[in-house]
Amino acid sequence: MVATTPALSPVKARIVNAALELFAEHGVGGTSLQMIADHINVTKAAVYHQYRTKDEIVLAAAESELARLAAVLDTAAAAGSPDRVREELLIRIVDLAVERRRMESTLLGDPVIVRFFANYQRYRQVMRRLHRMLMGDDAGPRANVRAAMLLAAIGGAVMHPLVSGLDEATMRAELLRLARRFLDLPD
Amino acid sequence: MVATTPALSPVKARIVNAALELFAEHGVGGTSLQMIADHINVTKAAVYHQYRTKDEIVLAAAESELARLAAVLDTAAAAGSPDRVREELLIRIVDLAVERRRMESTLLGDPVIVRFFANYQRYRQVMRRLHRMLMGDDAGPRANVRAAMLLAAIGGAVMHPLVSGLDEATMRAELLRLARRFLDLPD
DNA sequence: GTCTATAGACCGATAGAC
DNA sequence: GTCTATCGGTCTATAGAC
Repeated sequence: MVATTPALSPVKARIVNAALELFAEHGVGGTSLQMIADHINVTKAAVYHQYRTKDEIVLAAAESELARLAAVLDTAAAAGSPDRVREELLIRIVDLAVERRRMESTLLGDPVIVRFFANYQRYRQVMRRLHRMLMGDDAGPRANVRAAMLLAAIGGAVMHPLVSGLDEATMRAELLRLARRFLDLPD
Repeated sequence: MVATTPALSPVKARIVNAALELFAEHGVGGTSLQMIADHINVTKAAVYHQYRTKDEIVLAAAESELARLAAVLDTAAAAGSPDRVREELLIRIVDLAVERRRMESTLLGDPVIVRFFANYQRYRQVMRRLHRMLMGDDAGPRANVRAAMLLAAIGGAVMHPLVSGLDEATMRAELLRLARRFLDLPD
């Protein structure tokens, strides 16, 4: 178990969840505090009482999604052998991507957040752990490219126009099947 | 050859290129007309003389990147047999992704643009053609997921923090190698 | 914890001179 | 084709009452 983000108060959680929904629809830069306030039927001032700047809300929203990923790692890590851990991890990452669709992808695709996370301790910590669970001791730049491709493939495919009409079950099954193949695992 | 976008005047091209650079850095919603104007040392009014709204600039920028992809398809299509076409296509898509990095990915990751492109004729046309060249006659939802994953993997991996320090040559080679494996092609 | 009201900057967009 | 000047509106953020 690694250090965890403290749970949000109910009021803050409402703000962060509203922010995530709006980010997914309008992008981070296209979402204003007024929109967030309207979405939960309070005034801007009430939002500012919880978070002092918009940046703090963006950070809290990004951390909230990061915490979901960290929780997935924790659960998978308890699966036993490295092989079973990796299998469990793939299943749960696919589930997370399908469930959260645009929220994960939009946040982690936003250039401002990408740049911020690149030097953000907690993010790097989670990514290192994820990388180790996926790739074992296969380190080095080539393993990094492979891990980046796999994560981008799962996260990005779910919001690709090519699959916009697809039912969730097929999506899940196919993502999982191809992810396994990508890692040279048996079907 | 399919219908092409008419070439931009030099002035419009300057605006669109500035917009693309700024979108990659600040996101679409985080980029203002003032920023675009400043970036090419003119006033907002001069920009408005070329494009009547910000949306028109966003569209022109997205179409510009789409045109690059279409040009890649045209070049690859001339390679001969379906196998050689696919090989050429992979090489050039990887090159495009590495060269354009955040421009492609940010634009195609923006939720507003994703939603717009999903019903945009030219985009669907290019994607259909790309899909056919990649997957041959392998149609259906499962092939769609595979194509979406491959495109997302290539486009998304290049801007992933995991590979932020990596040199371009290794990046290109490894992306290409893994893309081939993903399609069951020989190394 | 939520409100009303407001400050000051910046937004997209337009008018009209050169 | 670019400029200055300006419009009305929205933005982030704050002050102060309840």
